[in-house]
Amino acid sequence: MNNESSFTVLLVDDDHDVLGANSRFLRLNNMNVVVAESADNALQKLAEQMVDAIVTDLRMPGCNGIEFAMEARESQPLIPIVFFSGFAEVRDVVNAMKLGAVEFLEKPVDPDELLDILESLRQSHYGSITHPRKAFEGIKDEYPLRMRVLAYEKYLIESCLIQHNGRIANVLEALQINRRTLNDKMSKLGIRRDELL
Amino acid sequence: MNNESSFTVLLVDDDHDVLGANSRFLRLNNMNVVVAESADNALQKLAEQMVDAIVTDLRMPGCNGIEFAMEARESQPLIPIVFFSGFAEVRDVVNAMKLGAVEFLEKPVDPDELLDILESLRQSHYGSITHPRKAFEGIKDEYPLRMRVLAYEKYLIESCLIQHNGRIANVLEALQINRRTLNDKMSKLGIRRDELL
DNA sequence: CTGTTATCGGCAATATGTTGCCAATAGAGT
DNA sequence: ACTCTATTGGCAACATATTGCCGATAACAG
Repeated sequence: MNNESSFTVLLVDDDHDVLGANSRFLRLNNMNVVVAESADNALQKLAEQMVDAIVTDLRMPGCNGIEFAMEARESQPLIPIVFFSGFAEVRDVVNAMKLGAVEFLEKPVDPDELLDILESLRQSHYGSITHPRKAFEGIKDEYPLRMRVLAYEKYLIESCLIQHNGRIANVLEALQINRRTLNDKMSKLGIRRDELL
Repeated sequence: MNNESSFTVLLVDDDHDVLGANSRFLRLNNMNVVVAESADNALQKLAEQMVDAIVTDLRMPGCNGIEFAMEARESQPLIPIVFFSGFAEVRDVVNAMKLGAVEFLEKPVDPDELLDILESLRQSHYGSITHPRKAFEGIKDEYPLRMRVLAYEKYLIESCLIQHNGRIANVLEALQINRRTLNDKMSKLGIRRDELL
């Protein structure tokens, strides 16, 4: 799709070995990785360079992951954050999700699962999540309800298609919609898969 | 703090005793409470009358709380939902929060905490009335297409109603929609003219 | 009380949307 | 060439939405 090489992840974990293993794995899979072994260190790295996503342990000596995430969001309010933790309390998970976490993984983290999540973030990075509703904002206030709703639906479907690289099967799952219905909507709304990619 | 008397909660729990105790407590504190002991029963109650919030157990015999919540959101995409559960897996909590849950409480539920949450919902009428735009923006990317489109439609209608001071005739003209259709949509989406003004 | 205006809901005809089944096509890998 | 996977469209059954017509209700002015 677009610039493949420019996706950088900040990986924060106080366990040196795990941090090393995970960062190696992600680098092998074509991700730029910046590592930090503490929240303070991570904030410093954030100040130094731009990253596209943060993956952080919830519990670290000193400052916890939630506090760190809130500080990080001060300067980059929309940055996607993935938490992981070993013995997560319900309260921790709830707070992390309320903060807008993309995912909350349990330790030990499955590298493949993490990679999947990051890949989908890379796709959506300039797709739909970070910059909302541009496409259908051209629709004016005076337009009929039906037209405006359809414009929004079209926008949603197109975003989802872009986000999933045009793979219909993924879009079906994401939008929780019948295959036949999606095809019909696409032709009715004039969405063409090939032109989006 | 305007219309005090019009806040109704649907409380769903398969434990008859707990359900009774909690509903009594909430009623003593000036809440309207509708109870249900199963997901099916709850959906039936939802169809019968309007509620402003749902409080449901995550694990119930038959249908689980997430599935129930998704069904409930079909007709009321923005209704605030509070989950509670005894032995919640991290995955359950994450899924519930992704669905846009307001809170996730652990069993046994602290009645005072629940009351606090509901009171703050009553104040903000989050999701349905006072701040339609905000509510619409709270709809997350992971939601089914249908729900997101409905939420947008609801937002458009509510905005238009507010803009025209609740005068249906003007809304009909603005949205270029049949009167009968607007009325149907309003009741289906839980839009109440009188509460918007 | 009476007439006017604005709103809402029941009902039934009609239009549109949704789904499962079947078959066709195109591309990638063997 | 064959197989496997992903995608798409035709068709018909079924579900839901839309509309016009009717009457009911409520607020209000004369």
